[in-house]
Amino acid sequence: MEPTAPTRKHRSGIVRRPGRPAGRTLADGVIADRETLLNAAERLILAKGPSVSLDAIALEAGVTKPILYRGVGGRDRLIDALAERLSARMGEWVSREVAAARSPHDAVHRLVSGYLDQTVRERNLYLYVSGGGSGEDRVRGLLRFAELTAERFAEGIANFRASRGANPDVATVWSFGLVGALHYVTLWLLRDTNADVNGVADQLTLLLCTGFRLED
Amino acid sequence: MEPTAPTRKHRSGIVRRPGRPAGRTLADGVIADRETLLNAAERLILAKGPSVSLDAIALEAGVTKPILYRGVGGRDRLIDALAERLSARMGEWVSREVAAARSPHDAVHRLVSGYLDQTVRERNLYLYVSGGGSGEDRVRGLLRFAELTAERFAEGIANFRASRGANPDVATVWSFGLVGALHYVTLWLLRDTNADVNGVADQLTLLLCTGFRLED
DNA sequence: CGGTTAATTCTACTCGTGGTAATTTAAGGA
DNA sequence: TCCTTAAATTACCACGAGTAGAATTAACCG
Repeated sequence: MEPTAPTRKHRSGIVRRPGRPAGRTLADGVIADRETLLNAAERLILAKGPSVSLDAIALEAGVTKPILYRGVGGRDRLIDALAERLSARMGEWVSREVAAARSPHDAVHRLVSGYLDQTVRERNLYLYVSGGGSGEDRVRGLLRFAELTAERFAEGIANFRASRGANPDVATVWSFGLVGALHYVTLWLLRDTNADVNGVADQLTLLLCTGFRLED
Repeated sequence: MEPTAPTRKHRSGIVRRPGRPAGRTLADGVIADRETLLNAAERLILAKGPSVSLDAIALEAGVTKPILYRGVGGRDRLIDALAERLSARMGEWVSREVAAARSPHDAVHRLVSGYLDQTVRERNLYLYVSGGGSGEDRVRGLLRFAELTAERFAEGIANFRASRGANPDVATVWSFGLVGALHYVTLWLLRDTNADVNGVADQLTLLLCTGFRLED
């Protein structure tokens, strides 16, 4: 008659009994911590590619789907969160590179090649974020990442322009343009992994520093 | 026992009996012509937004799903086709603008503002193409459109560079950068329709023509 | 110490969408 | 007239996002 609890086996292989777990309450917030879930998502996406499902992510995190939903709030929210993390890492990495630059031109070069390197390294995550969005907002991930990254760059651009007595109002548009240029060149690069990243970085740097050389 | 044919009602409201229709053969090729299907897709996407389904598109074309599949070959193929058409229209429009330019700087300005105008006009179609792609290739539409458009721009850039004795090898990277900058600024613009398109075009033109003004 | 309640989880389901197979009918020749 | 072939429709499958509700247990109070 089996009076003991069912002790079912979770799909992930983790043996877990249903029902309320001991000693914790939701207010503690420690269970299935958001960070843990996001880490699992990143791990799986990096490993398996940009087309992993939320089921698979929940599995990777050792958690069931509703828990994942409680933690991150659905696919769109997940994309937002990953975009934020990716952008933050990118910003950190790039600003470290830029800080070590010896000239403005060198700074741009480091920014570009740092961006490209970092992106190639986290290829799948980058593609996941870039290709995401549901319903009407099909470019959600793209825009989210763009906004966050552009915002970081905009400050630097505005400061630099202001320090030279130039109008800093262009900073927003310029930074979106910068991120866009970087992004597209990146996507193009990501098609084949044997591309000459350095050469491409040089060429893009040249464009960014001098433009088409059309003074009016 | 109902010996007569079922005479079912098609979802579109068209009454149609299943089975082979009279008087036509596939070799005639006139039925459900590819162009017609693509036109219907564009019409519906423009009207209803970028998240329309293939079912809805088939419905709009007055055709059943398998016919749509025979005609365009699945969602990815549809995205490819729409990207191609969009890019072609864009190229035509932009090159007409550029041809009327009085100076290189003016040409860039016309290119930018032409691109932005055209994109705002075909907003939903642009979003559909940008946000599409299934399976592993989540950025398919984005890349497809980028490649096609960049290719058009690359020729112009290479010619211009060559005519000034500059190295034209940068044309590919530069054109991807150009398209990326345009694309991101566009997406940012598309969020609110009351943006000052002209002002943004001016700012982006400045970036493209002179860069950050960092001669090395 | 036992019963009641509230909390929290898991399972199982719905719904929409891309894609395909099975079914049904018309055309055309032996 | 019958049979084969072509064509198009309906109906179905697979899969992923998101959610409702059953199931189970800890906590609390008499």
